[in-house]
Amino acid sequence: MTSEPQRQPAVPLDLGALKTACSNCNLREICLPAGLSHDEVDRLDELVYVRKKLRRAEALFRAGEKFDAIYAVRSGFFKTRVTTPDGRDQVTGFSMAGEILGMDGISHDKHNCDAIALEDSEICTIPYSHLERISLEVPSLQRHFHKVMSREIVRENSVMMLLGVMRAEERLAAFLLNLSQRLNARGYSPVEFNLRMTREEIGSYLGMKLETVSRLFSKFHADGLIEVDQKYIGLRNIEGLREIYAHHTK
Amino acid sequence: MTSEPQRQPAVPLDLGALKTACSNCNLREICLPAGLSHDEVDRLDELVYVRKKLRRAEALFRAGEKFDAIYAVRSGFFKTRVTTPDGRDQVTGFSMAGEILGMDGISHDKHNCDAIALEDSEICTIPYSHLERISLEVPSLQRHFHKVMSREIVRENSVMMLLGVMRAEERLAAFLLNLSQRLNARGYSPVEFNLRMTREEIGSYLGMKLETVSRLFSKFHADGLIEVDQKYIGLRNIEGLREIYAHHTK
DNA sequence: CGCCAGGTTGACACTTTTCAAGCCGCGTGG
DNA sequence: CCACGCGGCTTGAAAAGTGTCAACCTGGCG
Repeated sequence: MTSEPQRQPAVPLDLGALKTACSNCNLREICLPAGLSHDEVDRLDELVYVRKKLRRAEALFRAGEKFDAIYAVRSGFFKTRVTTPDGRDQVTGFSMAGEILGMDGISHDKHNCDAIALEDSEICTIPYSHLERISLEVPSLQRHFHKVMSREIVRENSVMMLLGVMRAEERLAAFLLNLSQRLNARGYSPVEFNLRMTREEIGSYLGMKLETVSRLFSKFHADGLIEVDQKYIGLRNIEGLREIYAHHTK
Repeated sequence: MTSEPQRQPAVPLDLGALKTACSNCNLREICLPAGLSHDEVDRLDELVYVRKKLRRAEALFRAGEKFDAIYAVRSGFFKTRVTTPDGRDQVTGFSMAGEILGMDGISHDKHNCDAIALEDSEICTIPYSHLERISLEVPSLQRHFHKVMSREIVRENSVMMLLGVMRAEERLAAFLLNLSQRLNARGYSPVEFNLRMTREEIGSYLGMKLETVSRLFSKFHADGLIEVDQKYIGLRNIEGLREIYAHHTK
């Protein structure tokens, strides 16, 4: 999801695992340390373990595996998905740099979904037992972690809204606008990007078939709203997308 | 949702607000105190404030209101819903005794949804600032609160699955089975109950129109799976419902 | 007693899926 | 270096599922 970086992340690309340091990380403001003081971030540094690299298509964790850590995406792109007993699956979200994965595992000490890298990625591992312990000593960390979980609940509310009341067109417009806004928050262009997921994955997330996604991309293009070329997306008329999202078109 | 109680809750029905005591509450095992020791529950008692009564159709909180407490349903039944700018709304869940409401508000210090009583209800108010403070002193309370939030994330994952991949029939079967299982856990009959919500509210939750809900109830009845009479539901063939849910019927 | 919200049912319309065919672009191996 | 194969994408035509609109019924409440 990183086609046109306006701000280049200054990440050392050493081989092997690195000790991470939240205090040096340029994602500090949007990741778990957001809102912590300098000293508090130092405490957080104690518990954020090695950075791990995953290659495209590798799983960070899978449903059923024992839960013992949450993860922060340092770079790259993930999807999370749940699967029915009979093999159909639902993509429940896409995660990019600074976002936290794995909180669904706390409830039953087992992960409830799969998290799959959609491109080569790096993640920071935050052992849950350490997080619990340090949260007891650093109230603002406890508070911020609650906010992160709560934000996930709110995000899922929005997805339920998408899936429950919106028409296919509106869902796809909402999806593009959401992506645009999150990329923008990370210093990338909000109007040009390369999708990291397939039409099928978008469709699974939005509760529609890949053919419908494809047709709607074509329609949005025909209407002058977007430029599409395979994974490349250029937003040409954001206001128009907002109108679709807001249901002004019937 | 309480038509055929097998075990009658021994709740004093005094007028006005009562000081609640988790230690005496028969919901202790499924509510916030679950898993806490006797002494720990005493600490929790310090912060669970008065019981509040709401009449049918009253709001416990509304989207946009300042967040300062979470709530435990002591008796009664709630729906939560989010609303689009253009006025369509999505029921995001139904809550019964022992379940926790309001955690969506932590993220932005504002409630993100409305919580509406579907029958006369009683709720326990747990001021969030107190919960935060006592969590720092009672690690198992912190842990359990994390589990409660995580469980909400997992629940929402299941709803996304419902809405995203299932057909109307499967969704309604899943809904009935889920209700049955939760009522059973509270000591009520898992095979006979009275719905507290309208067809429209069920439809909103399941992403379909009320007419579709009505038709499916009729179809389930014609297939010998359930008995329906207005709000009354009798499950006649749970295995059959499970097969529909598991997509064995196409 | 009458009203009205809530529920059921039918006929028809529309959105989205299904099935099918074909294209494109990229990586692999000859 | 080129050919091939294949995953991913696009597009069309027909089918299916669900929504829309409308009429009518029912039971509870004021």
